[in-house]
Amino acid sequence: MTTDFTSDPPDVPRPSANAPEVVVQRLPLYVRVLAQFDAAGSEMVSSEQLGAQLQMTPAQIRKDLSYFGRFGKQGRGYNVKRLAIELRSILGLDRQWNAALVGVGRLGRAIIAYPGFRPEGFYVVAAFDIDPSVIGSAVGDLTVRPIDQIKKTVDELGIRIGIVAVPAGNAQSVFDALVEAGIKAILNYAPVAPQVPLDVKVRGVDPVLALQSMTYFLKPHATEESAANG
Amino acid sequence: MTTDFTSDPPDVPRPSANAPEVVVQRLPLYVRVLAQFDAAGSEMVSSEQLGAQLQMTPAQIRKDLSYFGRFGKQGRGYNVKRLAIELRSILGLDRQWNAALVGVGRLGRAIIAYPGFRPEGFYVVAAFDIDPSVIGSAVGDLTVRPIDQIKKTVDELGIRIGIVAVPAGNAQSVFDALVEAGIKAILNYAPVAPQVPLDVKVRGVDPVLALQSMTYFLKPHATEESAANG
DNA sequence: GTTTGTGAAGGATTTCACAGCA
DNA sequence: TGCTGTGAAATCCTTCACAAAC
Repeated sequence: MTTDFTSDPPDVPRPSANAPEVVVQRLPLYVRVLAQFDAAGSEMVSSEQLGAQLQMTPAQIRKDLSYFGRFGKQGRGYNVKRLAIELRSILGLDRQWNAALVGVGRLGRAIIAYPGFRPEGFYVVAAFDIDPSVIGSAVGDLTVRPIDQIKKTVDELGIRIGIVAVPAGNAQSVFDALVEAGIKAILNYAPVAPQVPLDVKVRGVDPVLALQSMTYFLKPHATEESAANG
Repeated sequence: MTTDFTSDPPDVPRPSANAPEVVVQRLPLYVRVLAQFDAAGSEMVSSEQLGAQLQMTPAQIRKDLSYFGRFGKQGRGYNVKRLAIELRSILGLDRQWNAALVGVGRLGRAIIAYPGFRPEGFYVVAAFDIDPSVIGSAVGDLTVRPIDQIKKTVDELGIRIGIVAVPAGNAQSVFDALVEAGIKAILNYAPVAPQVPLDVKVRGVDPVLALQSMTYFLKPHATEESAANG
């Protein structure tokens, strides 16, 4: 899966050029619905069908895919299995990724116990905390390490991803430590705006922000005018 | 937001017109960093300072805010407390929002126990499941209800928000039930692409998708060329 | 007949740059 | 002087529409 796919047939338009970030963010969605079509027994799927599932226009799906290659056949659509394999390869999902979790409080423990990561190739292989009273203790099948061992551990275990699950007040120092350790991809559960270099990707998981931007669209309900629920 | 806001004072540019959705999604971020500036004792803040915290351009912040009013003073910036109050009001964060949780498995229980919602005004006031063996049992201080009581409960408790924490296979039927109950805002933890009417907002919380779109940017590491971890 | 891949058009969002005000 | 608010410009993203391929 490294870089020797020089075997482009003479008609490949843009092998895997610089696609807009927003397009890259949609690719995992395509992978997901392709898995559904596959599970349902579909062999081929059209951009129309994909669009219906994802509530997007077929044109957008075709355009998105065209940044990475020509995966379809006119008149037929896309081979479900092959497109899934291609997209997984493009995204780097055909390998294992090791992650370091920082913060083993309530949330951190839930993340370690979360069964959704491993089947997708994401392995939490180390856990860190500042609290001396938990360092050395076992969480799941991991032993909690002191934060100042991040760099050493990242190198030793081939960790490429950081997961931040510490309180807001400690988050920036954890970002700094992860960046210092050479981490370039961070999944952030802390409710803060991280300060990181431009070459470091951070994605936030933040249910409160999600809720807060939906309430804008909720009109003050008729039945609440004088209802007492405060 | 019907159509009779003809009462603009002569200097109000766009009272609270139709701002792009992407702008609305950034407003909660502004609220959050304003709270930080406030906690740090700042009285005034400039778009430059906000931009530095959020890694955005000052121009974008000013433009975003201009969709909703004129909150700043030239030469001085924005009053931290006042801007926070205004934005919270615009977003509807100055009130309580009741939510219904569907799915009281591992994840659902973690959501009920999550301490981050209440301080922000989001209250999970009812929990539902299909599994007869958990219906009637207590989770936190809630009693689990059968799913077919959603509509009744939504009306009785003034619930405006649905939170979906069921397995992927059951998710669409839960969306359908929530929509049928008149819910217009859904926080979705299930790894599926929901099919809902256009007037229903859904925001996904999906750490796996977040990870999957970051791996694209992680180059195959030098030290991994021949490392054995897959 | 069907559906892809893609230039071109259209629309949306961001940034620029500066007048106006404190 | 310092900073906002905002038209205009620039950039980015989506949709259109159709030739080409099956």
